[in-house]
Amino acid sequence: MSPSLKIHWLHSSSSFSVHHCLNLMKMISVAATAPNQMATRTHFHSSENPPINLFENCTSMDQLKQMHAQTIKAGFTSHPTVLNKVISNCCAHEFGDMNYALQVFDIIPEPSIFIWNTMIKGYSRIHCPHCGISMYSAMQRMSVKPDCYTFPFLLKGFTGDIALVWGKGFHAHAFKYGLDSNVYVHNALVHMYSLCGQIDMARGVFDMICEKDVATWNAMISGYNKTKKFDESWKLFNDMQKKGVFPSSVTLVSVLSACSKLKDLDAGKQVHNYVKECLIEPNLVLENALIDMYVACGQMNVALEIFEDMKIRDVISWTTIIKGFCNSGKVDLARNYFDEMPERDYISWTAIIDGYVRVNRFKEVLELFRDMQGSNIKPDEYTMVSILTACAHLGALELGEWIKTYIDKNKIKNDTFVRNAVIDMYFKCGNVEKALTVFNEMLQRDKFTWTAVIVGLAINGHGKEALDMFSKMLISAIAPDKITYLGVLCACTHSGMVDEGRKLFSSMITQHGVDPTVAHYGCIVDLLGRAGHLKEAYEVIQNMPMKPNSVVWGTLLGACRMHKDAELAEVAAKQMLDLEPQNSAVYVLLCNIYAACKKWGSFRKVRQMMMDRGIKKTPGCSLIEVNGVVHEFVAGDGSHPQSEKIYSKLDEMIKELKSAGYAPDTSEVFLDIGEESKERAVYRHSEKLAIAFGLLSSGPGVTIRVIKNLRICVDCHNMAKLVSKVYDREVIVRDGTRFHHFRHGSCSCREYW
DNA sequence: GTAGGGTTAG
Repeated sequence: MSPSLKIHWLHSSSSFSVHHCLNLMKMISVAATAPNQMATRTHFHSSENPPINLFENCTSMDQLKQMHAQTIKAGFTSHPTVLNKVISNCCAHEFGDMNYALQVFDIIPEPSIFIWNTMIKGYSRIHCPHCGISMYSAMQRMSVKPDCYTFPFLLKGFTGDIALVWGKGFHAHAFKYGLDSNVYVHNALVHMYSLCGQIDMARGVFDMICEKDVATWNAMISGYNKTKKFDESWKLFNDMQKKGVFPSSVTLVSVLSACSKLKDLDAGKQVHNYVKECLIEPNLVLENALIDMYVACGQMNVALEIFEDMKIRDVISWTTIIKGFCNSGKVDLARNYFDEMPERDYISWTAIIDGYVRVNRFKEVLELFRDMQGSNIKPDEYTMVSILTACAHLGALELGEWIKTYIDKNKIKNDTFVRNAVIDMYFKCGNVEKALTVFNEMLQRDKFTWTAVIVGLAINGHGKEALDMFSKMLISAIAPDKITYLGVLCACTHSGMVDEGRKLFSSMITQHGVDPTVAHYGCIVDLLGRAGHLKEAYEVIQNMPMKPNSVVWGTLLGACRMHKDAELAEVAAKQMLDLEPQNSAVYVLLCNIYAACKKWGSFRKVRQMMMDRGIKKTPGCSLIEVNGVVHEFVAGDGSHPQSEKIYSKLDEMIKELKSAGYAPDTSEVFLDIGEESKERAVYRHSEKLAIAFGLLSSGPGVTIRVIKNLRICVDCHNMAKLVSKVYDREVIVRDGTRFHHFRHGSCSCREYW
């Protein structure tokens, strides 16, 4: 071994040094007292050869111990063949017990290389690489030379971390013992280097191998897949064919996986054709890989054809089809397959749950999660991210916190993705403090962590803190992206920081090389518009490098409503209707503006236009979570089981609030009806129903959290302020764009929304 | 008497 490659071996973790008599006695007594159904049928004499054939059909540790006991009784206590059989049974089988293997191993004075290899293989099988390494180290101390079986067995049990620390050392050892010309050892080294991401080292070994077999190529291709170098996988597949090496079905599966990740349909089809032309018998895994490739390339029909023709399908086949439908937004079709499949694992459940998340059907997400728990399938961290996302959208804080506890209790991997989702959930439920606690406890933060915090602070009205976070993010040398900048600009908008916003917008391109999208221009229009710089906002739209979309015009329209500029509003509305003639929000905003400016003639014209075009206003909808259940209200809703009680609570509330100075504000009522009817209409707004229900069903002092789909109206905003004062309750309303934290009669948005 | 390679999910 070269002197620069010294290996510092671990201390042996167990009892290699001593052959414990005690241990032996114990073991023998354990073996001898094991349930003994075989005793009457078999009887051995020490003069005969040991009955090693018996061990062939062993199916459990109990059986193995019985047989072991029989051999001891028959006087073969330290017969090498018997001990080998006992150990290899422990090491090779699913039921095998490595502790028992070690006990037996310990009584062998000079184990053969075969036994050492078997023990190492056993530790790799139970994913205990440190024990394998300890074995190897003990072997070294006893001056036993590894052979060409040792390294493949040992390296197979490695994880990426272990490979990174120990890999080069073992490579050096393989070299030292002259095993580096063995193809199995080579393949194991290629595998080991790609495992820890050292793909160049893997390639170095690969290139040095003279006698490559198909497994060598497979290991290298799979290494490129693991390190996400899918182009290289494809290249290597072509090289392989040029060299005349015949790919195995394993090669094709790996290459198909690369095509799938690259979304390269042409390449995928080539592989498919290869399968057909070379008459490769398509096995289950290969067919699954084909389905996955076609799904990834958006060829659902082809994928389905293969799926339908399959003789045997497994849970992966079904899940891949489900994922395919989910990706194309056809979640109901996906659900049909999900309901139909013979058995579901946690990945299938997560796939369908994620499908519902993607189409924003969050209540169904929670229902499915309950079903999943009902069927005793344990969720993993991926599932948790989907559920937390649903909680975030629904404002389901109680359930979100329950999930957080569930993750800890069930030892679900609490990785950065999960923590990011928890942070997002807390912010979107309006709990800024807890979101920041999770953030502060995180040791590893990625771009998404910082972005979640910046956006979260911004929508909760902490604009300055959001910008402070942004500075800290830059100090931590994490590069902001487009989404981060949306959060940053949003922070400026919601806190009225016009100058900062302008500066940050220009630094975006000059300092961080992020090209603004139409959404960023929308933010700037929002920033200027809300602050009353309507003309400047309009100029930005006229000069932006891309075609303004309906959102940008809508933003300007909203600013016009806020500052009562009917003239510019008409310009914006016209543009918006050209782009989206069916968008009800335009008509509603325009009506609001005309009403605010008391232009009743124009108001009626727009109303008529809506009727003629059959446009209906998006109904306002509010959610509130009580005891882990999300309750949904629309304006004038009478469908809630406690509807009667809720309305009488609302009446009582309005009476009490009126005596505290509440005066209904109907200026935003869209309907062309009398004042009294308008008042009745605002009293029945969904957020008022939700707040009344919240007061009704929670104890004093409990925070009321409401999620509203549209922007909160000025009357509900007034009322919520008074509720927070009169009932001494914190009320948090998340509307379409931001949070309103109502405390002691005032709102965090400072009337700026 | 012992060996190597693969598919599904943010």
